[in-house]
Amino acid sequence: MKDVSANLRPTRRIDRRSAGVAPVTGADVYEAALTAFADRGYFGTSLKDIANAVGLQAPSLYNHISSKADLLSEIVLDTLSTVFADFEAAVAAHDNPVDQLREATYVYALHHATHRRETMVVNQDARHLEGKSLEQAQDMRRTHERDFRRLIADGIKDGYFQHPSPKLASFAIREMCVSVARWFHDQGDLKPEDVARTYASQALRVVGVTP
Amino acid sequence: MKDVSANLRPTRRIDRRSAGVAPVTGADVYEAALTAFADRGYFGTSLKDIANAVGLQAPSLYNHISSKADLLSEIVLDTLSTVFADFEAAVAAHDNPVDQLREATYVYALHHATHRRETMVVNQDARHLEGKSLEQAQDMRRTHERDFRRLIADGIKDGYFQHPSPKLASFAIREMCVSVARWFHDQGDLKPEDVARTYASQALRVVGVTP
DNA sequence: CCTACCGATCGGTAGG
DNA sequence: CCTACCGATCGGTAGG
Repeated sequence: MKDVSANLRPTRRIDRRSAGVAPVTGADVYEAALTAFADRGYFGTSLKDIANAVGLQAPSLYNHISSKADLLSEIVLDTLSTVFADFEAAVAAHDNPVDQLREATYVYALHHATHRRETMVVNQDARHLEGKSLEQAQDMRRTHERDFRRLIADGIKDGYFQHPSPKLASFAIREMCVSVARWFHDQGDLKPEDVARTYASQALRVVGVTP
Repeated sequence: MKDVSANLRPTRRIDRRSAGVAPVTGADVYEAALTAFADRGYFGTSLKDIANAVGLQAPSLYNHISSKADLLSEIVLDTLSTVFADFEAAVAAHDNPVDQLREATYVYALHHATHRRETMVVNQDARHLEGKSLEQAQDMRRTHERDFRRLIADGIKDGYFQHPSPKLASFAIREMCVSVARWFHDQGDLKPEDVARTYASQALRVVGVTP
């Protein structure tokens, strides 16, 4: 079917230079990329998609970014370093494995509820990074995995936890937190803190600790 | 740097019609697509990638498939229907929530260990389906989610399980199983059955059941 | 911040 | 199963 109205009211493309519109910032672009990457994935998102979301033409994005890949690596590396810092702070704040695991799980689950888009992009698109960004991301992820597993292994060795496999317990606990980003919605009945608290006690149950 | 050898030994493109090579089957294409989609995602995989993996030129794929989207929907719908059938069989095989949840978790975790590529594609690329395939996939997933959660809710109501939220318990248990596909490798020390057994008992711990 | 444009690649078709 | 080819779209550059 032909859209006749297109002839009468042709799409007017606004030129932001001459319109009285506030200029777009780098933060705006970052935000739009976050939403688009989380929704449709890195390869499912074109620069045109991002540009249109902030009201620009695609080439204008290059006033704010240096490349599409760079946008992805910013999101991924920012997020991973925050997550790891949260983990370290949680462990440092306590002196026994039970409280350390409870707190580490709490902040991890919480971050996935409060930063859904960022964590989804990390988990689905970090593998599409290349070169040094990819290495940095892999390093941070591996360190977090290693330290999380060590916390559990030590807790088992010292008799705080009961579990046949620190490896499986660690994967199970971390991944159930990661998945919060997939289903959590702010409009629901649950607040991020509620979810985080419940996940922390689920983590303790997984390693055999009951209150 | 110029690759001089390219001039001396130009890439010979084999024409499978005249070479003494067994013809490619639809199953070969399905296999190659599975590996490629799981590794790099649906939009990160081109038909040329899949064709080259089975030794064909890209247009020749159309002797085996009707479109790229159709290849994805086959993988996703096949996998989801198997997973749901496994769940129903597990529940039907037992008459109490504890055994039902143990068995349902066991088969779910097992499937993610033994069909890593299929389940990864479902979890990362099902959202890229369109039209009727997308609806079918969403329907099957929702039904599985609903029935899994109902199993847990009934178990709580009847006093078999202790947990403040069937919704959170259900998400946690299902998603920790889903993530098995991400880290499990056949060459490791653990067999799929070992992982599934451990995950089944983790699930029971999450809902407050200790042996 | 825009328009105009670049080479590369995409999924897919025609024809043999 | 191939070669030749299609229009569309991709990330990105030039120039103002």
